Amino acid sequence: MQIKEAKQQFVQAWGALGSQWGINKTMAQIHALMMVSTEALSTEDIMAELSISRGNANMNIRELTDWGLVSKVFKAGERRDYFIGEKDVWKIAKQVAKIRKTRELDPILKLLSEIKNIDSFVKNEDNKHFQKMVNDVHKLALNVDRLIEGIFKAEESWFWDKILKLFAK
Amino acid sequence: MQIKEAKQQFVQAWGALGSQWGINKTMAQIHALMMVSTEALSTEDIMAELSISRGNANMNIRELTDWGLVSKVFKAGERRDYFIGEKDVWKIAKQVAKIRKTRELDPILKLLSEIKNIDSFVKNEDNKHFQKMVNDVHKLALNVDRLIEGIFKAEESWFWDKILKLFAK
DNA sequence: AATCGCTTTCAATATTTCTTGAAAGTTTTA
DNA sequence: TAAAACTTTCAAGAAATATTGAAAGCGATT
Repeated sequence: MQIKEAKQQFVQAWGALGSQWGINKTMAQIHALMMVSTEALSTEDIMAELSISRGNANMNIRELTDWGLVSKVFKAGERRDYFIGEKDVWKIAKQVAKIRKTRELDPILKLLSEIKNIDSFVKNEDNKHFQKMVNDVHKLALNVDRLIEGIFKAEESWFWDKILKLFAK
Repeated sequence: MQIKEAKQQFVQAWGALGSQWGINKTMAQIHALMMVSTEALSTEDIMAELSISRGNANMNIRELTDWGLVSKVFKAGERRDYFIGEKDVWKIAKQVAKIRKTRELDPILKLLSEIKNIDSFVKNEDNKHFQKMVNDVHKLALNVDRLIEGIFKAEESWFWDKILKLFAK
C-alpha cells in the first residue's frame, strides 16, 4: 500500500463509519479529507477528489461548518472559498459529542422526566415494572450526560490517564 | 399523559434514537416494547402493537435475538413462539457496545495499524502531517477500545461511582 | 450596467434501506 | 399422512435519504 492509497482508504473507512452512526457518508468523507490535508481545500478540490457534484459538496461543507468542524479561510488574491478542517482529534470528538448530546440525549432525558411526572405514574400498582424501567433508563442517561459534560471540561491526557488507571488492576 | 400513552411515547422515542444511531427504527421499537413489557410477546402482539407486517416483525425479532437482547421463551400449551427482552439496562448497553465495537471499531483499528506499517509511512518527509493524524486517531481509538473493554468487565455501580468521582471536584 | 467567477438553492432523480405479503418451510396434531 | 398452526424467506414495492445539475444569487471587475 502506498501513502496515496492509504489516504484513500482512510477517507473510505471514515465514510463507512459515519454512515453506521447516522452521519451522511459524503459528509464524513469530506471531513476525513480535511483531516488528512494540511492545505485548505476549495469546493473544486473536494468535488474532484471524491467525484461528487458541486451541490453535494457545497451542502456537506456547510453542514460540517455548522458542526464547527470546518472553517472558511481567506486566501490572498484568491476569489474562491477555501476550507480547513479542525485537526485536533480530541476537539473533534468533543464537538461531535456535544452536538449529538443536544440533539439526541437531551430530548430523551426530557421525555423520561415527563413520564416520571405523570400523576398516575407511581400510583398504579400493576405498573411497577414500567416505573423501574423508566427509572433505570433515566439513571443511565443521566450518568452518560454527566460523563459527557465531564469530558467537555477535561484535558485529553488527564481524562485517559484517569480512565485507564481505573481499569488497571 | 396517561401510562399507556407514556409507553407509546417511550417506544417512539427509542425508535427515533435508534435510527439516529444507524439502527433500524422498527428493531429499536420492538426492543423498547419488550423492555417495558414483563410479559413475553408473540409475533402477533408485536405486529398489532406497531402495525407492521409479519415479515418485518419476524426479521427484526431475529436481529434482536442475534444481538442477544431478546430470547425465545416456551409457554406451556401454547404453540406459537413468545419472546422476552433483556431487562437489565446496563447489560443492554454493554451488549450493544460489544457488538458495535466488533463491527466498527475493530476494523478501523486494523486499518490504522496497517497504514502505520506501510514502508514509506515514516520515511516520507512531506507526510509528517498524515503520520500525526493517523497516530492521533489510532491513539484515541485504542483508548476508546480499552474503555469499552473495561466497561465489559465492570459492575455498573462501581463504574459510575468511579467515573462520577473523577469529575467531582 | 453588463459580464465574470464563484456560491447557493432546490426540484428532479438516483440510490439505499425498509417493509410487505404471499409462498414455501417446519413442526405439531388428529 | 394430511391438515392445521405457526415461522421463515425473499422478490417486489414503498419510503427514506442522498445526489445531481441547472438556474438563480451575489459581489467584484471592466
